[in-house]
Amino acid sequence: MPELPEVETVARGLRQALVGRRLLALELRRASIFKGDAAALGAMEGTTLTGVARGGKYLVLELHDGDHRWQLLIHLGMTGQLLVQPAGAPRQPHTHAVLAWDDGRELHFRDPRRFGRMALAPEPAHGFAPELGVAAGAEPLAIGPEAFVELFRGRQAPIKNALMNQKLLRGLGNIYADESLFRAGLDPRARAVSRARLLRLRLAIRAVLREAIAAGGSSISDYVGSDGEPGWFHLRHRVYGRTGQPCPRCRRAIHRIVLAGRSAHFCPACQKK
DNA sequence: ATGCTACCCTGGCAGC
DNA sequence: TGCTGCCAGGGTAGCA
Repeated sequence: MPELPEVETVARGLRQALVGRRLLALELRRASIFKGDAAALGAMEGTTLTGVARGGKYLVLELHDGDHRWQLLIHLGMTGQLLVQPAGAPRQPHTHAVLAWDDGRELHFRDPRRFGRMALAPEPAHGFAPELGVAAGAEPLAIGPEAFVELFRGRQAPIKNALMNQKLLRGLGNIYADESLFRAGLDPRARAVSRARLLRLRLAIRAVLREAIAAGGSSISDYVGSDGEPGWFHLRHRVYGRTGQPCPRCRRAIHRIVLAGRSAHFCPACQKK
């Protein structure tokens, strides 16, 4: 899926395109992607989209109708797309939900692999709804150096597994974990990582995520932004998906191993345990 | 508490 | 041109 930079790109696109629009109808075409009581979705009709936020890999559509406030939470899974479409646009295969707005445009949620989910929550006083609690880790671009060290210091799991644990840090997935570890010179299997290396890792994560957001994310297979445009950061991947190719720093071959049931790409010479 | 494995789905690709 | 097996950006349940 879309990881943090891709979800951020989608959030920005939706904010630009749809904030201020009134929701006329919400059609759930495949009930299984909705988590919770789908009957409650009827209350969304007539509400106005007042904001679009991101929490980790979740998108949060804020909907108000004067008296009530809701959050429509969307996770794109591995292959989810949210596409802003003109009125009457054809529905591509795997379109599971359609939101129709008062200017005639539609927001299509499509997801071939169906790992994506939607949920509804009353908006809390501040912060995100409890439904996001399962991924209540810290935001990688907001967490300070001391809190970051505290989060990972002394952990016995391989550092890459810990980085992808959304309860610790939310938003990193396989691509950006691999890329961040390469830039930090850290082996994905490293355990009980030192304070100095954790500080370096935090800076690497920030740099990678910022560059990726600026490039509109990485388009490996299905990912496109809400305007249908791909991102370009995959052109700047240094290790992810480059098994056997030369390391951009030392020219030795990039290795691929399996960690936490997923492929991990790294340079055995440049990345230390 | 923490960390693995299997599983949920479809589609694309390599190899036969 | 099939067919089969493998792989894929995610998360969670269940078990050790």
